[in-house]
Amino acid sequence: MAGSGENGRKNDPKRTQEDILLVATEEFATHGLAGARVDAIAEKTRTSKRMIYYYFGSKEGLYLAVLERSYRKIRTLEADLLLSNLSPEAALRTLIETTFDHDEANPDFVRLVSIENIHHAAHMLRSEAIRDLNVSVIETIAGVLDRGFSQGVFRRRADPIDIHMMISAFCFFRVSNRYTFGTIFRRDLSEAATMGRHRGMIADAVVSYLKSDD
Amino acid sequence: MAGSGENGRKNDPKRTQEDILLVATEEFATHGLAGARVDAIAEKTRTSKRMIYYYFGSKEGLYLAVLERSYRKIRTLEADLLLSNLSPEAALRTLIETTFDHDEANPDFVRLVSIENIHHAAHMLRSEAIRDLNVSVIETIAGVLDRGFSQGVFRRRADPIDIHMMISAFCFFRVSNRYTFGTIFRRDLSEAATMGRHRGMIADAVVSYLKSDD
DNA sequence: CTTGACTTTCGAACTAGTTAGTACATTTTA
DNA sequence: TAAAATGTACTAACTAGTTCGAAAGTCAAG
Repeated sequence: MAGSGENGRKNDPKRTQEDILLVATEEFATHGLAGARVDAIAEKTRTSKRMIYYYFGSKEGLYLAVLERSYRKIRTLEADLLLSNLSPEAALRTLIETTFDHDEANPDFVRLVSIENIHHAAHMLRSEAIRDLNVSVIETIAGVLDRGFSQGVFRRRADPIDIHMMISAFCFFRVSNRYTFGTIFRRDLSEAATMGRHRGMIADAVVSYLKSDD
Repeated sequence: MAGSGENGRKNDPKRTQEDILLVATEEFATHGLAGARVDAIAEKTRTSKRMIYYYFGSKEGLYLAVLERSYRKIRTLEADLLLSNLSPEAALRTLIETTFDHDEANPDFVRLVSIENIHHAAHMLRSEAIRDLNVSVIETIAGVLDRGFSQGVFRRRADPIDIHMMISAFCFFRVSNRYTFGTIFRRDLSEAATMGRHRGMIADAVVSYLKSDD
């Protein structure tokens, strides 16, 4: 019958695995770990369930691979932002906007993290790859804060991890809680105007917090 | 009707339902909608699975009842805070601290909301009870902002829903992302010292944001 | 180019355990 | 008596993971 034409099969293990991971990412992000169906993932793949178990061993193994891949992707994108030649305030704003844009562009990642939290980060704990991560962000923030403080732009001595949390919280929440928040307040958080306002808002808030002292 | 203190006979529908809801809340919060097991809930109850279906019809029905109950509980606790005789700044700080304490004290609620977001708030949409909620908070915030602005304490004209989101984001994130954040940064967000610092931090951030204008 | 060991892929039926939901009988209450 | 509440045992469907048996691609050495 149909479409796939000849059975011109090529062995491309990398592509097969990537294909599975891509489909699985969406499935897990949409349905959660328990809610996702291996059969459903297999069907949407260009390969079969057999292959999923061939490469990933189990549903949990697949989930963990999905999680690791998502984090690895960030680490790559979280490029060295060349903040050192910017003023402390400009550097901070750039950093914040980058976080904002990242979360906005990667709702699947945000949801995977939410799911992982529901499971008490149990899988993340087992993955060494993920644990030693994000440390670089903290060092970057620490540097910017120090610079700002010694220049007298920032009057408040703040903990870099706290600042990172404040930024993450805002950016993450907008995406993770988009649906309940949108339902209750009848406001579409993914709308361009709202998004732009929020993007500036979190930056203004953090900056004014660091500049103030009371 | 009446007294709960009676020599309760075996039939006590209210208590049975409440018992089921209590157990189910924890189970759903811990395992998610798909991950929760009706049999597991039944076992932890002083009644049986039969009763779950008798009162709630289905697993989803039970989940929805749990969700509604959680929201109703907040509305009750979210008492009129008597903010009108406080200065705008003090009123805002009180409001923020109340939100902070609420989320901190109700991790199950926070997780249910997270779960509901994973499901695109589909159940919440079907529940009229939940939708027309939280409007009062916005009105409260709007009042405080207006007062502060006209008194010249707040120099920035901000949208009350945006401000509510900023507060919610911070308070919610600390609880919802406690595990992944804690794992990555090796920091226990439920520790007393950290908690106290964050409690003041979000208040300072919002206040300084409203006082600034650049 | 050929050979042969090894890896990758296909597929589809099968199973063993689980799980949401039910039938039916029984007890309690009004 | 009727209606509401409860207990026990069941089932029909689902689902993660397997089994068996291939066939086709890859790669290095001869």
